[in-house]
Parts: sequence; C-alpha cells; structure tokens
Amino acid sequence: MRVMKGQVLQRAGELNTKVFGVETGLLRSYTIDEKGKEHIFAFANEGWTIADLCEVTDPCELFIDALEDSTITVIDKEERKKQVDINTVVNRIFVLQKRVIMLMSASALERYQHFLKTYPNIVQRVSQKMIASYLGVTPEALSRVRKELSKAE
Amino acid sequence: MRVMKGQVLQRAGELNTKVFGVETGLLRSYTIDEKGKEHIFAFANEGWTIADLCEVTDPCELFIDALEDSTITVIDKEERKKQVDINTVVNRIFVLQKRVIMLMSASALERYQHFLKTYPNIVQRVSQKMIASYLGVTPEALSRVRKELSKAE
DNA sequence: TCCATTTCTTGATCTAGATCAATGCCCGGC
DNA sequence: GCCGGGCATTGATCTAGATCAAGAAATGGA
Repeated sequence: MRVMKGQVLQRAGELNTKVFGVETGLLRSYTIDEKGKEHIFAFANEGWTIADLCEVTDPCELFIDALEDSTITVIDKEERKKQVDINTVVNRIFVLQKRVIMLMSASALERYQHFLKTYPNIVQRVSQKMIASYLGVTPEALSRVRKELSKAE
Repeated sequence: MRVMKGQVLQRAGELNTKVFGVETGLLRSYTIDEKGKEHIFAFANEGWTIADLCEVTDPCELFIDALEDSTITVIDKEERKKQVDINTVVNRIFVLQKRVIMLMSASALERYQHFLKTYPNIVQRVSQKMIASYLGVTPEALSRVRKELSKAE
C-alpha cells in the first residue's frame, strides 16, 4: 500500500487499530496533549513496524502518519502476534527501558547525543522540530543544545 | 528462594542476568546516575516478573533489590522466552508506551495521580521517596504535590 | 519565479521543579 | 526504652528548559 507524506493512518481514539509495517519510507506515532502539543513516541523506517499496542477493543492513544511517501503493509494485531519473533518484542522492551531511563535522568544535551548515536539514519530525514518532540524538549531548547555542540567543535 | 528486604539481586554491569519472578513480596529495578541519584524503573509484586532485558552477553544497566522480604524464582532469559505468553509481553510494551508519554507530557501532579490510580496496591507498600523516584521527580516535589492534593480535599 | 508557510535561530522573560538546608518524626536495632 | 539514621515536610534559592516574540532562512506549491 502506498501512502503520501502527511497522510494520517490512525487517529487517537480509534478502535481495532492495526500494525503498520514499513517497506520504504518513514512513519511516526505521536500523541497530542491537552495543550495541543505533539509528542512523538516513535519513528519507523524501512524494515520496522509501528503501532499503538493497546487492546484492539480499546480506543488507541496514538496518531500515526507518514513523514515521507511510503510503502507499507497493514497487519492485524492478532495475526502479527502469531508471527512475531519473541526476541524482536523483548528487544523493543529493552529500547523502551532505555528511553524511560533517559527521560528520567538525562539532560537535553545527553538525550540529543544519544539520539544522534542511536538513530543516525533518522537524523537526516526529519526536522529538528520532530527530533525535539521525540526527545521531550522544545525546538528552541534543541536549537540551543546544537549551538553549544557546534561551538565545542 | 527467599530474600530479605534490602538484599541486592543484581547490580548494573553484571553479565548473564536473569528474570526474577515474585511469588510473595516486592522487588524493584533502578539505575544510579553519574550524580549518584537512583531512578526506579519498575516495581514487581506478587505474580509479576522483573528483569533487565538487555542481551545476556551485554552488561546490564539496572540494579534489582528487595523492598520487602520476598519469595522469588530465578529464571533463565532464554528459558523464559520459550514459556512467556506473547500477550503479556505486548502488554508490557503498552505500559511502557504510556510511561514514556507521561514522562514527556505530564506534570508531577498528573504523574502522581496516574500512579495512584494504576498502582493502588503498590502505593501503601513503598515510601514516598520511592514513588518520587519512579515518577521522575524529587521527594520534595512529591511532598508539595501531595500537600496541594490534600488542600483540595 | 514568487509568495506563503513552516522551520530554525536568537533574545528576553518566566516557571516547574531541583537543590540546599533545617526541623521534627518515625521506626528499627541494640 | 533509647538512640541514630533515614524519611517527610517546609522554606529559600537556583536553574534548565519552557514560553513568548520576532527575524532570517529554508521549503514547497502554483
């Protein structure tokens, strides 16, 4: 299935949400808080999947849209559960564990440096606004962090 | 296996770490940052498991210790992967998804209220210092949040 | 190509929560 | 039962990052 940049695949509140597999392109999942601010939960590029892992009977909390023109597959959650490798899922938990610890203990600078190291291929494909949102800081704060980094060569 | 309150089951940096199943009692996992501050990643009471889900060949990043005298089982990670129900693991991801979103968008008050609602049985069994650490705020900040809450009846 | 929109940057100010410090309290070990 | 160390509370101060604002630089659509 082909989707265009900007196309929304899932909105918060929807039921019976799916798992999206990315063949080419880039998707993201995010929430919008009560003040209207977006918080990016995840990026997914080639070879990755993205979903809101709520129960299929519950309204989801994440939006999912395309950051680039993409080719995707739509998979039913129950179907996916049958196929998925346990190691993949466990690794997903480990990545989230790292993320939680980051958010609890690391400064804006440390988070950005970790992001650069961990997702070098994503960095060039998304705006700083998106990176800031993923890191849990404002674009202004990220801009200043980058300025500091460039000053220090 | 019986462990006493305060006993450390795993230290950051150890290899070939295990999964701990709690039969009775209460365990926690946490990191210690470069300033020496503890950040609690998880609590596990009766019926739950707790672990650092890093690769068995990698040094782990979490400490695990007992907050109460407990009875536990020690399970090998590979063994556990064979037995574990995929729904359990997927739900774990969903809980972490909520936690990440919380940490990115919610105030200390909102986090505390969510914790009260989600883990009412843990609340009475741990100190406020522990709860504060889990929420990613200082004990002082949590104390003030609670004061506000009690004022509002 | 031009215009409009969005992004990035920079500056000024504000604020939630951190840090530091002092006190009283509880609780567990001896 | 007493003593000492961690815990909770409160107050004063500090600070990383948010917010607000305004200009410059990309970006994209017609």
